[in-house]
Amino acid sequence: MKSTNSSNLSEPVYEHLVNMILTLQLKPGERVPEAKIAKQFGISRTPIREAMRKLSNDGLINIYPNRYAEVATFDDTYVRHVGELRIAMDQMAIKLAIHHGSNADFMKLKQYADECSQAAIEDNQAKRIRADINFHLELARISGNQLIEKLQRELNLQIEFILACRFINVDDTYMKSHAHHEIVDALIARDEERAVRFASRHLVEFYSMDDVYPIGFFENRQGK
Amino acid sequence: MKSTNSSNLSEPVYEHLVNMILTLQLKPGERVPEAKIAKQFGISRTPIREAMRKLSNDGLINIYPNRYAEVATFDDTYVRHVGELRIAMDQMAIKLAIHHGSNADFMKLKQYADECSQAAIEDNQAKRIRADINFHLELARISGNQLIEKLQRELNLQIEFILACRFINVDDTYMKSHAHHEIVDALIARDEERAVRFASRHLVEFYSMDDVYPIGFFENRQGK
DNA sequence: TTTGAAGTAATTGTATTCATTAATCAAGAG
DNA sequence: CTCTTGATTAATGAATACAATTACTTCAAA
Repeated sequence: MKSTNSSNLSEPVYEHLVNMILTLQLKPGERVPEAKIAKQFGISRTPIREAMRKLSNDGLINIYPNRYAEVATFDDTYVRHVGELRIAMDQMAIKLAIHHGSNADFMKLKQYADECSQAAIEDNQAKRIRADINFHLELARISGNQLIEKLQRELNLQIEFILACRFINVDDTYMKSHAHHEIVDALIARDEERAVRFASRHLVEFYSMDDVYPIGFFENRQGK
Repeated sequence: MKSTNSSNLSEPVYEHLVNMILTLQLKPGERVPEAKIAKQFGISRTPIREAMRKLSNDGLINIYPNRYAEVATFDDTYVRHVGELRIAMDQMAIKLAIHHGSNADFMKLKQYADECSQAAIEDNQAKRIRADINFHLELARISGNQLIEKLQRELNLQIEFILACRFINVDDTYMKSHAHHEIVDALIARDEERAVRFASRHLVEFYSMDDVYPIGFFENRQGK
């Protein structure tokens, strides 16, 4: 599926439904009948179906064949799985970025880190989340790996969804956002071990996995 | 999309097309018109379309909206990306598997390793590839992370596709298959560093990335 | 010979209609 | 009172018909 300027109807429907879900206008567990959406858009069910398959693939809705589709629900375990996958992505992205990323690339990354810090100071949750997401997406882009970038994009949807559903406490926001700067600094210094360490801790904290895995579990230390 | 026993038509079509592509009955670059497939199955285009969207998402075909769909093509860079992603998956799977995998789990893994070795001795390429794929899929399963398992499944499709297109030399097959045993041994010993090291080397070799990245690049060594 | 434009064919995108499945509810038998 | 059975309803799944876009061909003009 290449093309960005295709004038097919399923794309705007997809975008709209994503937006509805991420803003909780469609709540987890809520059913999403094709006919209803079709009516809302004034189009047929055909493009709706296509959009919904994509949503299902993104993990934002569950489709029960011959029965119904509903906005996805998730539990703590699933959130942890998302976190684990993101750590895996970011760790690899960091390795690749250090190998063939330019300092200019890292400067762009730094911009998102700054934006994130500023949002934390302003106590602007939405802005902070957006910057955080852009930071990790940019990191994926710098990795030069299309698949990682695509995957990170999909993961970001899940993360936005989770954050929308769970009102995370923003107490330690500043520290979290500061972690981004430490990652960037390590990247510029081409210090893989340090970058991976900061990124991993940042994410472990973000996903509250502290109580599941021992400290340093994902940090690739030598001594066990 | 839950359910395995749904009697929808797109699923068998999807399976069939996957098979056609992996056996090169449909070659890279070859066009896949909806009407033609529909005629072959004696059904309408509707389920065909659905199957093809899924194929597109799996990276097995490219859909050019309003124009045509063709079996995907790929270059060395893309193959490397697949390899990098697989390394990322396997590394995380190993960490998680060591954390909450049972010895019984690792025994099952060993079975696939055995099967792989035997296939190498028998010089049975197809069997070896199947065992290799099952090995990595089982590892993903043991990780306990649904997302990683799903991703590994999708990655396996790409890998089968790549292997079908590129006739890899089976010279060092025995060594490669032996790597699986070393991974299993390390897992049983709960030696993460060693398991990751063997897995990474195995994959770097498998994807011929030796000439792109320095030795040990993905191995999480302490001293840079 | 090449180029461009018009008309035609081929293919995809969407709407509509029909078929099938499954959930709900009511009624009747045990 | 419970369980089964059948009708009703609401939803999805698939087929067909139609629309729109793109590719192809042909022919004429430079």
